[in-house]
Amino acid sequence: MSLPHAILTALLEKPSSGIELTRRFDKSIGYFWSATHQQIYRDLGKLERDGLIRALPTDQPTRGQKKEYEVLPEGRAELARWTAESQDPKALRDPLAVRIRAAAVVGTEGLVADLQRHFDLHQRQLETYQEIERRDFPADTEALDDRLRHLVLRAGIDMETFWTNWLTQVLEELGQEPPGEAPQAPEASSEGDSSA
Amino acid sequence: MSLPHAILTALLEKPSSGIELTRRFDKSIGYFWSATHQQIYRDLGKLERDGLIRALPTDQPTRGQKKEYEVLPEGRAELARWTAESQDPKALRDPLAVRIRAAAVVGTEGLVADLQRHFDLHQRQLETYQEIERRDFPADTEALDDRLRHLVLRAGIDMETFWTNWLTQVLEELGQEPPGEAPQAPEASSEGDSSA
DNA sequence: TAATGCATGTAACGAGTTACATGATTTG
DNA sequence: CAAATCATGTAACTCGTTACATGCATTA
Repeated sequence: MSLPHAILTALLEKPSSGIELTRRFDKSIGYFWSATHQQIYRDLGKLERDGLIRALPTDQPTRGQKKEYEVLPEGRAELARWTAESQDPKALRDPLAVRIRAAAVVGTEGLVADLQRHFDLHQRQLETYQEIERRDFPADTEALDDRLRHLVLRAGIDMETFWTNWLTQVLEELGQEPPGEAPQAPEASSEGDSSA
Repeated sequence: MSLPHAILTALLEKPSSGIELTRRFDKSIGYFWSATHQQIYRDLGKLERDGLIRALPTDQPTRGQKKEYEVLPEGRAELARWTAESQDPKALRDPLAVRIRAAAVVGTEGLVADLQRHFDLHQRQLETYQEIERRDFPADTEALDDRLRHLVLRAGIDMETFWTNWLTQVLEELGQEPPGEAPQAPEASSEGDSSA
């Protein structure tokens, strides 16, 4: 249910073609709702058929030719309706948690390397978000819409912070250090549990 | 990819029928990977066809009759293989973030009530997890498998803590208090778009 | 025995992913 | 012009969700 509305939001911020939307998803909204170009084209077609957006008039043939879309009043109304609608929070759904639980049963063989990889990826994503925060949200007095966008970014920052902290704990539990500093700790079971 | 392996994990911990698995998912693994009974039956069938599990021998007819499954050696091997396999972290995917961004464009009309509802639900879930932690993980010296399970639960606790904190910030930004107190804030309908 | 509930299962649909196809534009 | 690339689009598949169906057991 979210992708069409994410597209409407992006198109309201700036009318775009499918490929432009795809790129903008890759670098802003997509941090919280990723989408491939196939999904985007599919939903653009559906939004157009439903009369929520329209292609800006051009005489060009369609295939292979850029097609810009803009949001119609019906689209804005639908987005406002959806935004105000009551929705249940989505249940937590985490493959890594499943894996750790599986490892509790079949052993942790081969798990550590991938956990360290995850740690690195989350740390890099955290730095990316912090970079964006520095660049786009410098001052503290902003318009409400920018403050809301900032809060969404903060959610991403807090989420990645959570992951790096949690993975650090898991790796410590498995006798490993998260960064690249510690080489091979030869099977040191960490008994002293530090607070998180 | 995760559900069959979550089922294998649960079956290794204790051989069960479909309905028992469904109930156990509702109260332990399901906190991190929920599943309906239809999904579980579908995947039990597939796991059985693939020779990873088998139904414990019974002379009973099948339909409407409890059918217990146990994991075969091939199933345990597959679970170990999957656990050690390199997997990319799943991208963040959050309808609420999409909604807040949409609200930054079309206005926050009608949003606050549902945010408060989310706050309550997350707070309640947090209490549930903390209850489980108190009940199932009291001491601090445990076997490795229990420490891993504890860490998975900690992930849930930290996640819900994040949500309650973040929603508190969003509600404050909208001039509301999360618990029950709620003074009034000026209306804000912003149309402005800046470079995204 | 009729009604209820329990346990297993089917069917149809929606959303996301991967692979591939086609028409236009650029460039060597 | 040929090759590469860009932009749009199709097709097939997997996974999760919703609604419903069938057979057994219990009990009022």
